Amino acid sequence: MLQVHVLRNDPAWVKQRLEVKRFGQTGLVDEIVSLDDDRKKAQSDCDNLLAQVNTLSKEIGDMMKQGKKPEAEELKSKVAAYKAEIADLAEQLKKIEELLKDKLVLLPNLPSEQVPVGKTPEDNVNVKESGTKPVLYKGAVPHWDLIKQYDLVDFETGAKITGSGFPLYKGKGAKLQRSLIQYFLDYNTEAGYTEYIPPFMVNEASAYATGQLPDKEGQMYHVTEDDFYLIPTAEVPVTNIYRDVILKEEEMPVKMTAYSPCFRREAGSFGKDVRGLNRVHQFEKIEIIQIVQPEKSYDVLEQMVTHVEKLLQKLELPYRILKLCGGDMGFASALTYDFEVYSAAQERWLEVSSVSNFESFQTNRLKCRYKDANGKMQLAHSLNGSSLALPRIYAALLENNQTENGIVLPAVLHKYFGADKISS
RNA sequence: GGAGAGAUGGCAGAGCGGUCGAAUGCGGCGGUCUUGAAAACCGUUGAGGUGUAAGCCUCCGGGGGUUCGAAUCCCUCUCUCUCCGCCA
Repeated sequence: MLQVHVLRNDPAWVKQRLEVKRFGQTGLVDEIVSLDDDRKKAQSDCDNLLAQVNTLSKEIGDMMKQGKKPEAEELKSKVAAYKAEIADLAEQLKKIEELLKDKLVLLPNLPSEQVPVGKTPEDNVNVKESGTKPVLYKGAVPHWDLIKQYDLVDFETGAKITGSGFPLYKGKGAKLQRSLIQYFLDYNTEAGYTEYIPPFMVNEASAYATGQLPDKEGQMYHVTEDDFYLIPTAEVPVTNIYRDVILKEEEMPVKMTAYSPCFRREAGSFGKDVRGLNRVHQFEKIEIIQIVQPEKSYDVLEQMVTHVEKLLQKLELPYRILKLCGGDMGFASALTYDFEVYSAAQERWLEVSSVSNFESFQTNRLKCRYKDANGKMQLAHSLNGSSLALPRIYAALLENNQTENGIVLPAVLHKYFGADKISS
């Protein structure tokens, strides 16, 4: 959520930024500023009346002590009149505040100045492309066929147990998955990230604080009986560790990593996009999150990008890094880099990580602050990224490394998997 | 699931319905002393809103109520702890 004072300071600039993000309702900016004016007015009227009531109450107290009952009674009726007025104003104020918040929540984060202008994924800027696309042997097939051939994932039984999009990993397929999780976590913790295993369901306050609510209500599975949401990413529970927390500067940067399953309803889409592991309702992901001082957040973003990039290099996968254009960025992000790996049999790029700087958009809702060197309270900046999402990595590893005699795994996985390849 | 206790400032922990934004201790910051440090002593130290400022207002788990006046009384919700039961 944006801070109102940002809109007040320079509404024209805010509107211009919102347009970069392809946000249509720039009129909201003026609405919000004007509502905030109303809020201030109502607030100060209310405060003034309260101040009078407070003084009178004290006087009444004094009078009672001195035994001046009649005078006290007179003041009491005066107070009663004020209180009626206050009740009125307070109700108005409450309505204004609610309306203000309802509107404010609709505004996406403002894109940083670096964000390329554009509206579709085609407008994203290819920052870097690296690694060589493998030349596959003649009989090479997409991962969904390899999965069958080596008996790694059983989609049909997963569908029987739950529904489509809930894969059942099996045997070596399950072990490969576990190896990847283990490796990613080790890689992240070695870089100084503290490992967490968070709750996989969150309450409404948490979902709201990281911006899943109200924006993406329909994307999450909702356990209505207890009013919990299944997490769509570990970002939600882990970032919420710092909800309502005041950090000391020496505690920063906060660096956290967590493995979790991710549950997404993902309405729509079909066909090649959802074939095999390309898009599923439950998948596994390892997330990295940092909470840092505002002036450092863009350097940290670059660090995180490099961190993920090295991981892809270790996995020996061809990848590219995209700087997302305004129209393709997420609601809460100020700048996002997407990572895609090339999956050779499908001959397409698959998104495997998204690294974003949210600046103070999340921390404003989280109320995650710190005291700066001057002792001033400030919102911290939050960032996160996947390191990494598993299914598509899994798919690309299978496809790119297939040979007539099995799937050859990258060296870093050998000790985790207990073998250097998957054979039938 | 049953019974009881509790929720107060960064932490610990007081708080007859008005003098409480809140004692005290620890911690933090500043100072005295010291070659330096420790100890000791003195001072200072919550957040938010509004305002140029002085000030004013709000906040003692959340919500509601009683009262001229609530951290303090009542109702309710949530959470935590202890005991019992059940259980991976």
